[in-house]
Amino acid sequence: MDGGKDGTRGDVPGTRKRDPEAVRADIMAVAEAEFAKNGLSGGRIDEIAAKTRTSKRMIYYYFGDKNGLYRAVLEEAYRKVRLEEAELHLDDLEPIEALRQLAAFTFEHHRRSESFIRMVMIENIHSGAFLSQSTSIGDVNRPAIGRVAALLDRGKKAGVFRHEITPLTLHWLISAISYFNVSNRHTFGLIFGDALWTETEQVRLGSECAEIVLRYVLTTDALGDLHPSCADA
Amino acid sequence: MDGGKDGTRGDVPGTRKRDPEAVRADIMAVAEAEFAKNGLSGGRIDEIAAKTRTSKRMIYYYFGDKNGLYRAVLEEAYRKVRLEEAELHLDDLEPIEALRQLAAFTFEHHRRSESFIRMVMIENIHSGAFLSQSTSIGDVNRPAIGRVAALLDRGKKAGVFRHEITPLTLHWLISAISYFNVSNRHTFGLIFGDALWTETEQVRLGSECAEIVLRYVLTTDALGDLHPSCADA
DNA sequence: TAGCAAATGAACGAATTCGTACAAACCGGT
DNA sequence: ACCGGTTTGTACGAATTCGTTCATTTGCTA
Repeated sequence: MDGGKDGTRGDVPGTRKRDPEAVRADIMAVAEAEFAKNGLSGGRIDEIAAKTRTSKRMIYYYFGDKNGLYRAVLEEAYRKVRLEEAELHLDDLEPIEALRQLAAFTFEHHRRSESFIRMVMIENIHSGAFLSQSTSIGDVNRPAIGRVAALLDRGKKAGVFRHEITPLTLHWLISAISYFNVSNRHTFGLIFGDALWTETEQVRLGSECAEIVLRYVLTTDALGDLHPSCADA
Repeated sequence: MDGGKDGTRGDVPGTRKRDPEAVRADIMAVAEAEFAKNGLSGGRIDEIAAKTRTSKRMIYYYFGDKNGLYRAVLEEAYRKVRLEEAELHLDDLEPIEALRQLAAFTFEHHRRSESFIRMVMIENIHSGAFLSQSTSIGDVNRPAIGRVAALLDRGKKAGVFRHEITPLTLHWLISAISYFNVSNRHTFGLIFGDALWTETEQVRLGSECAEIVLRYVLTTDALGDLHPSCADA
C-alpha cells in the first residue's frame, strides 16, 4: 500500500510528534498479547484498541482488518524468534558439544517465548491458512534447517553422528520436545501434576532434551565414550 | 402455526422413538467436529445445530450452554482416547519390546486421533480452564502413567533400563513427539515442506519415535546389544 | 501565516450469534 | 383413552463486535 519511504522526512530527532512506526509497533505488541491469549476468533479488536495508546481507527488504518492485524503479528513473531535463534554460534564448537548446545538452547528459548508458541498453536488450529499467505516466512525459517544440516555434516565426517539422521528429522525432534513442553503445560499439568514445571525441573528437562537428542544422534561408539558402560546408578 | 396432524410419520418402530442417548451422542459428534475445526470461540452453535438431526433447542436442553457442550465434548474425547490406549497389553512382552511397542503405538494412535489432538490444542489455548473443572479427568488418565511406571520397573529390574528415567518424564517424551507430529503438521509443513507427512515417511517416523525412546531409556550395555558397534552405514 | 493532506478520535451502523420464551408433539403409566 | 411430565420446533430478543462515517487535529510546505 504505502510506496517508498522518503528518508528526508522527520529525521530530526525528537521533533516528530507523529511516529507511525511506534504506533504500529505498539498496536502489534498489544495485539500479540491479545491473540496469544484468546486466539483469533477470541481476540477482541476493541480490547486491543483500549490497551493501545491510540484508537481502534488506527488499527484499521494500518492493518486493514482483523485478519490483517493477525497476519502481521504472526509474521513478526516468527521473525523475532528466528532472529534470536540465529545468534547461536555453533561453528566454533565441536559437533557433539554444538548439538548439545543447540538442543538445550532451543528448549530454553521456546520456554521463554510463550506468546510465540501460542501464536503457532493458534495458527495450526487454523490449519496454517494465514501462514500460507505469507511470502517471507520460508526465507525467515530456512536458515534454521541449514544450520542443523551443517552441524550434522560435521558430526558425520568426524564419525560421531549416525549417518541415518536427516536434518529435517533432527529439527523435528528438537522442536517437538521444546514446543510440547510449553504448548501442553496446562493440560499435562492438570492431569499428571505440575511436578515437571517447577523451575528446577524445567532446567533438568532442558538437560534431558539435550541428552535425548545426543543419544539419538550419536553413534554407539561415540555414545560409549560419553557414557562409560555402567548398568547401575 | 401449522395446526394439522401428521399421523403419516413414524410408522416404522424405532425410527421416531425417543432416544435421548442417541440424540446426545449425535450432538456431541457434530460438536466435536465443529470445535476441533474452529475452536471454542470460532465454533458456531447454529452451525452445530444445522448439522444435527435435532435442533438448537436440544443443545441447550442437554448441555446448558455453549461452554457446557464444549466441556462434555472435551471430556468424552479424553475418555475415548484413553480407553483405546488401555487395550495395549504390555505385560506379556519383555521390557525392551514392550517399550518399543508403547512408543510406536502411541505415535500411531495420536496420528489417527486428529480431532482429539485439536481439542487438546484448543484447551491449552484456554489454559486448561475447562479441563480443570472436570472431576473425572484425573481418574481417566492416571492409569496411563501407571502402565509406564510398571514397564519401567520391569526394565530396571532386568538391568536394561537406566535408573535415572522417571515414568513422568518418559511419558512426557513419548507424548511430545507423538503430539507435535499432529499438532504442528501445518506450520511445520508450510515452512519446511511436507516431506515428513507422506504415508511412508510417517510410518518411518513412528519407528524413529520408538528408536528415540529406546536410545534414551536403555542402558549403554543394553543399547550395545541392540545396536552392535558400527560407526558407518 | 494559510492551506493541504495525512493522521487521529468518537460515535454509529449492520451483521452475527448466543440464549430463551412459548407452544406443540410425544411417550408411558393408570 | 387420558394425563403427566418429557422432548422438540420456531421465532425472537439482547448483547457483542467488526468495521465505517464524519469531523477534527496535526505536521509540513508555499
